[in-house]
Amino acid sequence: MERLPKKERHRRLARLIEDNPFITDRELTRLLKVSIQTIRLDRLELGIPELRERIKLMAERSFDAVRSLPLHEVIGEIVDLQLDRSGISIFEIRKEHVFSRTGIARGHHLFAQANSLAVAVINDEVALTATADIRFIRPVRLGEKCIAKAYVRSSGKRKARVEVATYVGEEMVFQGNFLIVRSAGAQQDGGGDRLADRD
Amino acid sequence: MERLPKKERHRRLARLIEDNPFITDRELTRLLKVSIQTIRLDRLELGIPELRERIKLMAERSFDAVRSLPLHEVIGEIVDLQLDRSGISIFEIRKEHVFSRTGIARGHHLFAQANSLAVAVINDEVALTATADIRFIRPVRLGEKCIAKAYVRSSGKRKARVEVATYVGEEMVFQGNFLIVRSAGAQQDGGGDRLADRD
DNA sequence: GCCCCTCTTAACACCAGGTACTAAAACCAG
DNA sequence: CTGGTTTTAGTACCTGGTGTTAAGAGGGGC
Repeated sequence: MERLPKKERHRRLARLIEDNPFITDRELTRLLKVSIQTIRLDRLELGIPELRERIKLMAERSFDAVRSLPLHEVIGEIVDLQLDRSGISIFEIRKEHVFSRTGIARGHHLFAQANSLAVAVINDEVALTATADIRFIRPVRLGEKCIAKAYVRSSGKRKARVEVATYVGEEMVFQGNFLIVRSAGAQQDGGGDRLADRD
Repeated sequence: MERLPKKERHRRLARLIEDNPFITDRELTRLLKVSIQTIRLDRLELGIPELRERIKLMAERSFDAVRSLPLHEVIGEIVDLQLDRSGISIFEIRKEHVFSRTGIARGHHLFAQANSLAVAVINDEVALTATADIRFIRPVRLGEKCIAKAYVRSSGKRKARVEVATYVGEEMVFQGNFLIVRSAGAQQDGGGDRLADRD
């Protein structure tokens, strides 16, 4: 068995761990034909954490993902609601809502809060978002409290235009115009709705 | 410190571990005021594996589910990506994405898929959504597979216009135009971004 | 009272999969 | 041959457990 140059071994090591993060150093010695100390020095040089740390990192990532996914029913806490007129909801940005790298909230959470509120403010059993026009005005960071205010600007029989502005303190961070449709049959917000702009 | 009945302690133990699987037996002793041996007997009775096994299980589950998407902070599975040109992602509507009453997907999930893809397709370390113009064309139902296709329509130094259309089969269900901004300093999609329409 | 029983705590040996450190051997180049 | 890197070996120690044995604590039954 000939020895590999160190660089090549590093490449292989990184590759092996990448596509099987559950491999132990001892198993790696068999595959790379070097001592366990060499494997460990290599990991050290490459900045690859030990098995348990690797596993833990994966688990934590998936835990966060599962936590943040639910995006269920109404996003944000509705603190005031005058049907067909206006509404206010509060949503606090937690760690499951931000990009871990930058601490900045992911856009769809702000959208979700605004969308949920726009739908809630319409006084109908079944209300669906048809179109939305949104602007992310400035990034929102971990820990900030987003206060979304919705006003119904025009309200027809089937369509309603709702304007939502989201603030952190005095500062507007998000703004959107939603076209909401009432009782278009059997659907409700979300997936969109029957009308969009063809009805 | 009064002792809890065993059954109650078991309930609490299970609960504690469920909503923080990363807790050690030693930490549990502090919370439940019993010895570490008792904690371990309890876990044995309840069939709750040790910390490392719990973590490993989570990691394995997520590894299977996630291994195809290296882009972890993306909603939907990216199956094709040509940076600065186009991208495709697939997202299956599960029960956690729909209104339980109607089985229709909530809008922000479709938005999240499209937004994630629009950001991913931009070849820049930090890309942020500035504005979006979206239409929900028809409701999407439980079990449907949404295929989002993104095309970069124009790509300047700082801004790029990305068009995303989402299909179920042949049918278009969602369409959006995103204005994405590159490297606006230290931020990233999500919360919106510096520019919106004032930069 | 005493015996029995469950529950709880203690103590000790052992394990995997490492880290951290020291030291010796192997290899290679100038 | 000598100096530097690279590799291997060995030891002590760590965490978060398992597995086992044993001893108390706190009843209830009769």
